Amino acid sequence: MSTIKDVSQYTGLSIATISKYLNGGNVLEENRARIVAAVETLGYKVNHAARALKTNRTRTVGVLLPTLTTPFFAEICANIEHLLTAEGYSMFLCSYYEHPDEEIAKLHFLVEKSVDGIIMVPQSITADSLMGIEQVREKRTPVVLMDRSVAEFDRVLADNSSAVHDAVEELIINGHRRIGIIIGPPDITTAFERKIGYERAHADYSLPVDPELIRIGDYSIGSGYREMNALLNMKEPPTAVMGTNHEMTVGAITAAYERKLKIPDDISFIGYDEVQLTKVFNPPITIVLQPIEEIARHTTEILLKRMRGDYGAFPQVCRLKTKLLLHESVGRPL
Amino acid sequence: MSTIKDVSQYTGLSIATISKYLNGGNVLEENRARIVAAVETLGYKVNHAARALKTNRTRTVGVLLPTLTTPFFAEICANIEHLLTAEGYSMFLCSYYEHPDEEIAKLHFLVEKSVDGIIMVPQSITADSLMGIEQVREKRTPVVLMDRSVAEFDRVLADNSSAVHDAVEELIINGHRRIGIIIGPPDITTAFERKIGYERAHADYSLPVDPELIRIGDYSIGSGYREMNALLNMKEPPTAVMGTNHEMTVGAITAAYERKLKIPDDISFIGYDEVQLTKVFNPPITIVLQPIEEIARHTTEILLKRMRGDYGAFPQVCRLKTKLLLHESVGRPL
DNA sequence: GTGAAAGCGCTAACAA
DNA sequence: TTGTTAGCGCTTTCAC
Repeated sequence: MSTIKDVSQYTGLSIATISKYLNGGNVLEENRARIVAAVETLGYKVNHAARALKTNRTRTVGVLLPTLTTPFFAEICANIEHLLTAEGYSMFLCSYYEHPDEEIAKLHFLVEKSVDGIIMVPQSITADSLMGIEQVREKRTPVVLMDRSVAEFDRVLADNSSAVHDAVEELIINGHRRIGIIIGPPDITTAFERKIGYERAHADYSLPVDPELIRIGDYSIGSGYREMNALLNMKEPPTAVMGTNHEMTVGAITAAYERKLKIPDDISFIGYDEVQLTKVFNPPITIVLQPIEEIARHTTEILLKRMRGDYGAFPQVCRLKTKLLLHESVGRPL
Repeated sequence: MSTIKDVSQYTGLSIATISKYLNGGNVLEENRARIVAAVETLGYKVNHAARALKTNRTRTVGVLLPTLTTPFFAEICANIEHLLTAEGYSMFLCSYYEHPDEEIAKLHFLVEKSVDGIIMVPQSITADSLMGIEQVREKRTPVVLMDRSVAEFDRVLADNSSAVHDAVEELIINGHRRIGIIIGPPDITTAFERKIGYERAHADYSLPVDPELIRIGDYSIGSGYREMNALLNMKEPPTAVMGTNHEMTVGAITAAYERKLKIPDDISFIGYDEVQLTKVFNPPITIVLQPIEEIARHTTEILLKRMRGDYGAFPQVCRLKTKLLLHESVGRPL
């Protein structure tokens, strides 16, 4: 591997000049040409470790997710990778598998690896834990949160409450009065907000909320399956059900299929996330679609801004609208 | 941030001793205790850039995939991340979005970022292109291929031919004689091998192969949908169809649903990848299940071995068995 | 616009 | 076992 020194010798210029050129400084046109030629023939590549040692910046971003295998996160991640690469950043990807201990451990791991910034989807972590990390507290490693909320941090979120509100409203308009919903753990902010949306829709139409119809899952397929069965086993089961993420939607529909229930003839259903779902199921189902590309873009942009040292409008909270994609899974109650 | 020098001053020991201890060398028990205490109170963390500059090793691995959003790759990736983190490596994740240009560009990107090793799922890249990279040619950056094959490189592959052979055999045993198959682009080795499996099953039972029944998709949902429709539009359509990856399976089934075809009453179907599929579809479908966890494990182990400098048994080819998960999507032809 | 020189934090001889 | 020292490749003052 050739170094800046080799380029210096080859061109007869000092390493300072080479470095200057490499970092976008002004050099005589004649020298520029010589440097370019030297870099080409020597196959010179900058040594990022040396640069990082000197500048304290690694041009690396850490992305920390609960799981990689959730399509919602995987798609966001793909978008972020694309945006970051375009800016010359590489992406350390970590997953904490929904374990609170791993969540904090991986966060420390990323900070210790000297990433320039972190994008994370928090789960159990508190503002205190985050602030407990020196690099974070002193804003030397900016952290932008995604999808879920922790106070006092930059964050990009979907409008979860309205998303569910509008979906439930759609069911109400179609005549449903007993609407089941499978939400995530209430300590996860998305789940909490979605529950609010459910209640708000009921309030709008002066309908009572039966707490039995609000089932708590854990965002896994299995929990969607289990809670759907619990709903269907009620003495007075709901005429419509809503799943509030991709996995629980899949689980819930599987449960309905197993009982040979026809959607929407026997029961209406609204799902969440991933366009694929709308068509793959038989029949296609109505779903809440989150603005994945926008979430990724805003998050990345805020992080890039913070990494530039621009701490204007801190903490920045960005709320993005969802869409209700109407298909054939909502009918009128029996 | 405190440095090794601070620890040195705090303990009264030389930085060489601190460094030695930090790298697992022997130190007097008394000194060890002092170092530990100093590290604790000063909150010392090694500077990875400095270490990398000195050692030429970054303890970073690059993982390069065609897409992040394919569940098959996402799950493999999650497994790899877990294994790598356990070894203290962090994972740069890149996707080339199935573009040949991006594939080679991202590969260079990773090499240039000085990763210690690379795991990649190749698509269009040739052995020559790979060997064109100095770091790779001189085995300074080991590359282990996954899922797809390029000669003369370490690689971990599924037994694609047997996987499809056994699935098609299952259909033949059930009385099917006109079996459609939607394969990927034949220049991708998995697709080529799966096609061989299809032909081999036919040969085993002395059945003719109708080339019209072998449809070529591109591993996308849309192509599965399109090719399934092409099959169903034939004057003499197949009585059974097989999809050869997750996406095309989803597309094909969507097409069948749209025509109100009942599986397996109207047509039999065997899918590929992802257990979820077996249950989510109505009815659950028989699928080929690839050994995701094993693929990740073997790949990671080979890479770790190479990064240790152990080039024994090169190039290593690891073939892993798939499973045929029987469900309710295969019946007898009409 | 260019160059000399210092030093980022660490590892690895080598000497003691 | 411990310490001294050189130097990894780069950026960045500060003279010129």
